[in-house]
Amino acid sequence: MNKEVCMKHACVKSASSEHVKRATPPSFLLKTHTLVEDPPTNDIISWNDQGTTFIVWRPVELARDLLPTLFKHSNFSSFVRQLNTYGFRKVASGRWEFHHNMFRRGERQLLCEIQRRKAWDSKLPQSLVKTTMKESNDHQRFSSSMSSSPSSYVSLSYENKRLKRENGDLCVELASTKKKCNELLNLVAFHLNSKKMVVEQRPKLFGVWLDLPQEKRREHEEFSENMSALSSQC
Amino acid sequence: MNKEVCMKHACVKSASSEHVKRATPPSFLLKTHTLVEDPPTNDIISWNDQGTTFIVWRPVELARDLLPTLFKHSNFSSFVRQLNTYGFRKVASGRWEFHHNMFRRGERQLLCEIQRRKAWDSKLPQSLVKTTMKESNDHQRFSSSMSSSPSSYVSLSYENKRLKRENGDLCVELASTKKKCNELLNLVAFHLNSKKMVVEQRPKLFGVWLDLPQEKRREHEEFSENMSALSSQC
DNA sequence: ACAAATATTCTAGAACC
DNA sequence: GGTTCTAGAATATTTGT
Repeated sequence: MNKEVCMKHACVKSASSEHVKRATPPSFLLKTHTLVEDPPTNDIISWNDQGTTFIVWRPVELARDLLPTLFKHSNFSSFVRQLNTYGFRKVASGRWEFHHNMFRRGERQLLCEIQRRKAWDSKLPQSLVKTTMKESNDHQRFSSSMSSSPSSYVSLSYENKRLKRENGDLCVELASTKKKCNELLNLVAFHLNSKKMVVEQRPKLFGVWLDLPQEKRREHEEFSENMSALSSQC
Repeated sequence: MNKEVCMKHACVKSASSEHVKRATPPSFLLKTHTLVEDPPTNDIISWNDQGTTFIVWRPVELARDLLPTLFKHSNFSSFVRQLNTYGFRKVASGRWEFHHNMFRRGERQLLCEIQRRKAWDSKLPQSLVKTTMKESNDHQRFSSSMSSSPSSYVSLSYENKRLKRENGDLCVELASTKKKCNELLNLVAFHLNSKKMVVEQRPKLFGVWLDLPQEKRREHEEFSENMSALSSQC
């Protein structure tokens, strides 16, 4: 019996990492399955005709009246996030109908086959600690807020207030700097264009610009190249 | 010749597609700002007291009654997705209150500063600095030694960390923007100087510049004035 | 108690329109 | 640029030993 289940599962999840069959399904799946099966709430959430998907007919009522009784929230979006975490997919369009191969009417035992996603990082619980936080020095030196590490709730609170203020100030200054940068760019683009006109309209004699020596023209070209580089970043 | 033409286009295109103030903000921002300002719907969505954030008091009613009149849907989650796309952040918890530095009561013109975020724009909000398990444990050890409101200390600590990260990112971007601004300025100053030399050395005959008509000289003077105004701020 | 697993929240990616 | 569906990431809570 157990062997059969494991075999079947191995076939289905051939490309993924192996998994161990759970003794009891996650409570989210149990609660949701019970909810869908429950006849009194079929006007809010129910199976489709074949019992292969379930449909949320009234998301507002589900969120307001049912979710809080099962979970610690009343947000439809949190419910959907959980469904996606367990691999459910919304089917078709226009209504909140979800499907999972192992989520079917009357087949409660199948829930054990459903795996929560993103559990793949449970392999090395402590080896991550060693090196990953070494280079926070770079951005530290930019901020005046890094001078001391607060050791109490009160100082943390004060620092938070200050950080928020600094943050707002930085946003404003950044916006203003970007604005000036762009004004500069526009101004220069216009100016460059007008100079180009002057240069091109200047009379040429014997293949030489009358009043613009070679070095000036080279300057102009370098300027154009620099402008091009800068404008692509600003 | 072709080079200069391309150059001009590069400038103009860059200017219009990046940080230059748009003529009209995206309709989403205009509609949302109008919606928040509208007094009759203040029981559903309104400014906070200071006019620095807005609060959705009744998400269900907003989705059902208001969203369809402005957009082509009636999903609260789609509305939230748009807010995030434009850089709004949910503030605090427990209610749908959103903030953006450039989204304020009565300041409709500020909307032009708001940039829609795209895939390649993942630098500012994202940070390389990862929370490590060690740091987490430090916080927990700290909080468990606190006699009063340990969870508050922990969340304050998390927020503190996030603020510092954002602060550092902002500083980096600000420094980079200022640097570009200065490079632009230097480039332009040099260019301006060389042009001035050319202009002043040009022969004058009967009180008239030989090859620089009056309008060009006026342009040049206006340009210089604009430049000096900008350089004093940058 | 501790670390892992799960749950909840908020934000972003990506496909499609 | 907008809408939809799914996933990432941070935080909070529960569970297993």
